[in-house]
Amino acid sequence: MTAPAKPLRRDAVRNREQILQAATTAFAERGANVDVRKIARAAGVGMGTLYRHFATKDHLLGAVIKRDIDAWMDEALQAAQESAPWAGLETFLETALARQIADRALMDGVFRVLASTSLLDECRSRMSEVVNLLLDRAHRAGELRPDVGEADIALTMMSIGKIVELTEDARPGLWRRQLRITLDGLRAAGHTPITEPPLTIADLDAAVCHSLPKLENS
Amino acid sequence: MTAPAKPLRRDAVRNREQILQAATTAFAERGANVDVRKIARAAGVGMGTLYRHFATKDHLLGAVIKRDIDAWMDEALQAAQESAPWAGLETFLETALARQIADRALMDGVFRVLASTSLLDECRSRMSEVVNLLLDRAHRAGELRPDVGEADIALTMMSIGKIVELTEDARPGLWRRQLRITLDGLRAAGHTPITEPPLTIADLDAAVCHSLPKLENS
DNA sequence: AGTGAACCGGAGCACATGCTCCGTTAAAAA
DNA sequence: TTTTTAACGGAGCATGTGCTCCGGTTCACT
Repeated sequence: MTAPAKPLRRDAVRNREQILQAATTAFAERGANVDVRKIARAAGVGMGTLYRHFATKDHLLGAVIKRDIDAWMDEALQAAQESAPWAGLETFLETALARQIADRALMDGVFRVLASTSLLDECRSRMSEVVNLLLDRAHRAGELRPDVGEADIALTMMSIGKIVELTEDARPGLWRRQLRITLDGLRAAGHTPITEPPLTIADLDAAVCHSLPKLENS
Repeated sequence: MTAPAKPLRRDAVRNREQILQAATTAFAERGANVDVRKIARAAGVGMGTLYRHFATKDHLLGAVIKRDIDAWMDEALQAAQESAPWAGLETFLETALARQIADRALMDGVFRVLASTSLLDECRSRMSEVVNLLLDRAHRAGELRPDVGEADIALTMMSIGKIVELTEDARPGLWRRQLRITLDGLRAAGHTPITEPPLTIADLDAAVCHSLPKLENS
């Protein structure tokens, strides 16, 4: 889009990359609540430099998260195509949550991606694509209850993500218990119908957006 | 315990109650993150007064939460005895989460109760009592999968509580979809065994305690 | 090399928020 | 009524944190 803006000076390019690098590490280790100063220091850069490259902490987070999600989706799409319908869904959720452990800011970031239609649309549609592929196959195989959609998968990731956040440090892997239970709940066999109306991803965006700070352009 | 300490002055008694009242309202409406100043102002009291009665914001939260949980447990125990095994469990979870809507600080408070062995032991054991009663009955009726325990119910409340937090303002009741799915996952019929080791409530205390600020005496 | 624009760094601002200090007030005992 | 002292209130401290400002520096073009 904004390709022919202007070539950056060499030091600017280098610094931008160092900031991104440091931010990636910092967000992964400490979550989205790291002090911006820590990131700047780790990048060997001043606050001014950081804020010239990224208008806002959230913009920086967005940039980092975008990379992460891209990598995640590449991996997920490939895994999805290589596995059976139900196993694919299981693996997807498991991978998503395992990633949350390695990168404490990921789920926060994903929430913001979902909450923001203005940024990272591309990521969002890739995620939708992968999730819907998995859902379609599981539905067609008759293994997934018919009354769940994309938004329910997102909600599942969010809710179990909370358990990861709370217990992972002291009881690694505890979240897997909850995941097993939830996966059984997602099975078609013996499910009881959901009476509450379903939700599109766009609706979920709007809903989550309501309670989360918004993220804007790069 | 500390009953015959010393009779409080009349204005002190009145102020203490006013603080508790204001705090209850404030925590319910805004969650545990309200500014202490707001509470003091709403109580018509100075900061000094507030902090003489409650050594810490968390002590105040603890006092408020204790009342809430007591009332909740009274209600839950009665409801449990009046309903069928499975319905009782369903109702319990539904009530717990509905309460979280009316009182935004409740789940935060519950987490801290769980995380703190030093305060509110009484509440904790009452909760355990009620939850175990529900689980026992549902297990005996063969409706609840045998590999879940008290701690899994706590985790369920925590995880779906996250959805309440995120979506309730914009999409009231959306959390019920996730609850339905999870409840189906808790059913004995057609469950797949959980391979991850189970957890006692004490273990969960320790785990959650790890990631949450601790709460101390009265 | 010389010059100007682009870029850098970090002190400092603005704001939020938990908590304390201490001069003042008023309840209750004498 | 006087005196004692528990209780009061709110300005202010300490800390954390997102972000800005501006004097100095460095790159890149001539």
